[in-house]
Amino acid sequence: MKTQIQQLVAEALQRLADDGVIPADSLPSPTIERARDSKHGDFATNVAMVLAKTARRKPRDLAQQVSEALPASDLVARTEIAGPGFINFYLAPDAYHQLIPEIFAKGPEYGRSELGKGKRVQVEFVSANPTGPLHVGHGRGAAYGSVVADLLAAVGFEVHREYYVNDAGRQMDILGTSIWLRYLELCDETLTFPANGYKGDYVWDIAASLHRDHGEAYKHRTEEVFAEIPADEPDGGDKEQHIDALIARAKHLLGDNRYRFVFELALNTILDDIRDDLALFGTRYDEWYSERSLTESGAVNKAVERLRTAGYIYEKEGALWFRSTEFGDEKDRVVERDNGQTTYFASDIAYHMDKLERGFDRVIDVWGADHHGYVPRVKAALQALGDDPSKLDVLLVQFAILYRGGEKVQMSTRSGEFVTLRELRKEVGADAARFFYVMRKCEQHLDFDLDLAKSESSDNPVYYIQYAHARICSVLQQAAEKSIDIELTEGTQNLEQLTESHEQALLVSLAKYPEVVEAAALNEEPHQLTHYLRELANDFHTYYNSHKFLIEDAALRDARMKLILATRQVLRNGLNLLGISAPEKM
RNA sequence: GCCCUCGUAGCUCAGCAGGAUAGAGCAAUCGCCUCCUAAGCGAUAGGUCAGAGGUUCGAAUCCUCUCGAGGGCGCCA
Repeated sequence: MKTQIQQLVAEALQRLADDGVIPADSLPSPTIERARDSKHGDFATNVAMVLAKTARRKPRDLAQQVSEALPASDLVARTEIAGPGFINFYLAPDAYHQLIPEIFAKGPEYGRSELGKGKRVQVEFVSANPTGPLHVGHGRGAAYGSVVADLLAAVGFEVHREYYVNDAGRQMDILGTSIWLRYLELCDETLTFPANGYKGDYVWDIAASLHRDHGEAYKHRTEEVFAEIPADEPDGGDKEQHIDALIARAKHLLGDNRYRFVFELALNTILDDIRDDLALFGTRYDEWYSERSLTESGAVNKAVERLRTAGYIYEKEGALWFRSTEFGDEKDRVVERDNGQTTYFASDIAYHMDKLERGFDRVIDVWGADHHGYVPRVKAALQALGDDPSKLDVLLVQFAILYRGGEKVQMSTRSGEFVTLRELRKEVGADAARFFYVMRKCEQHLDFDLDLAKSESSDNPVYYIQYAHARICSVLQQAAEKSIDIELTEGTQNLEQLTESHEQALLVSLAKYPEVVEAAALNEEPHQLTHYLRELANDFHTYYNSHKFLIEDAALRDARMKLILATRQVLRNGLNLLGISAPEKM
């Protein structure tokens, strides 16, 4: 609808330009907006005000000329000049009636478009280190990332969903070593667990399965393990040195094969848990991309070499540095440490280089807000490699703070006491969790009220929307029980019966849906859709309360049934995009 | 210190590639079930859009500064 109006105005402007009324060289593509107030019609444009200056005319006079130059259309009933020079469009009733058969014809496709023209977009999200279960902070990234991906797919992009698995590096070694030490404790060894080790229950669980399946095959005596290891932090030492020495000792005592086995057991167990968790959360991926594969294929070294060839690598204090300050970063960054190991950053350069080499037109990273300092250096690397950094968009998701009974829920990874996504899902359900996660802009701090998410009342927006859907289903159910004929008539037949203001409001809301999907997708703002669905549900509930649908008058009943069935379709489509169920009964 | 995000009704937030009288939901007060699910609907009340300048026909929206809140700044990942 909106694009049709836009087309009309563009044609009018072209005519005026041909007549020399306005300069032809700077024709703007007219902006059309939904009128906020129904007194101002359905749509409005401000082109007259925008052009007034260059055309050297009064806005209202220009508006008059534009509206006279508008081509005839059966979409528009009339136009009006208002305020400082707005042109308001009043749509013909039939324009809205056409919508109903359109929604029925398109069904689940209503609201989808070809805007993206099949351009390839990669969305990488969550990508949490597989060192433990996902917690509620990752949940927001999961919900947000998957909805953004689905929205982009809905408007015609070809979307590739990816999880970057940090299956290499020191954190994973710390995890493997933590599990081994717990295993030793299960073998009745007495030891002091390192301050920097992973302390969660899941570490015990993995250690227990190792102990159960392999007995004491991995056992070494405590004295042997801790001999000449530098002191841990509580004993006045350095916890980093302590844990690094323990990792080296584990590798030495276990040997390559046995160490590798413990490491893989840890990685696979946790990764399986994460996969399972995300699947149950309604989040799916096209690819799980291994960081280790980058190192093993030589891609990391290749990336560093390319940077070196381009002249952006130098050596200082035994390490290799990338001159990221050349591209606006605040300091240069190490890509290879003095011990010869490449840094995580080096992997990430290789990873992003690989993303662009795979031919994506656009790459979107959904990261936690704590990574924001990281954005300039990745962009700097892409630029240094001769890639286009504007192809990369990093969307930073702020943390979610949980509240229960008005109190902040404390989370602490260090002590191993955190609220996992799994627990959250069990407590409030996947539907409510997903909805709450995306109902705020991603850069907005999110207060997640657990009590509200669980409450079965109108306070809870999830249930409010789902209830609208269930109510419509219930009307159908009632009709069947009372043997009322609800075979819908063809096309726009009887729709002229819809004269009530509530019906008009509902029609307008249904017409807005494709515009909302488009805006939500292009701005990466799923919350626009949640707000819209709440309004749509509100329009329906209001209508439901003031009018009956299963009435004697067959023509009016037919029209109303068409309207609410179209509403049900749009509710379904919207909920589906959010990954939320549309229950038939509540 | 530098950087990022935020500041809109008592609370949680929409609105921000400038547009017409700043909107919802909670909470408060008052109403609506012999009637398709009251997990619903209606009404009343609630505002110096943190503050001060600037840009312009027009600013909650863009720019600058001030104040306030939160977060980030490792040869960690």
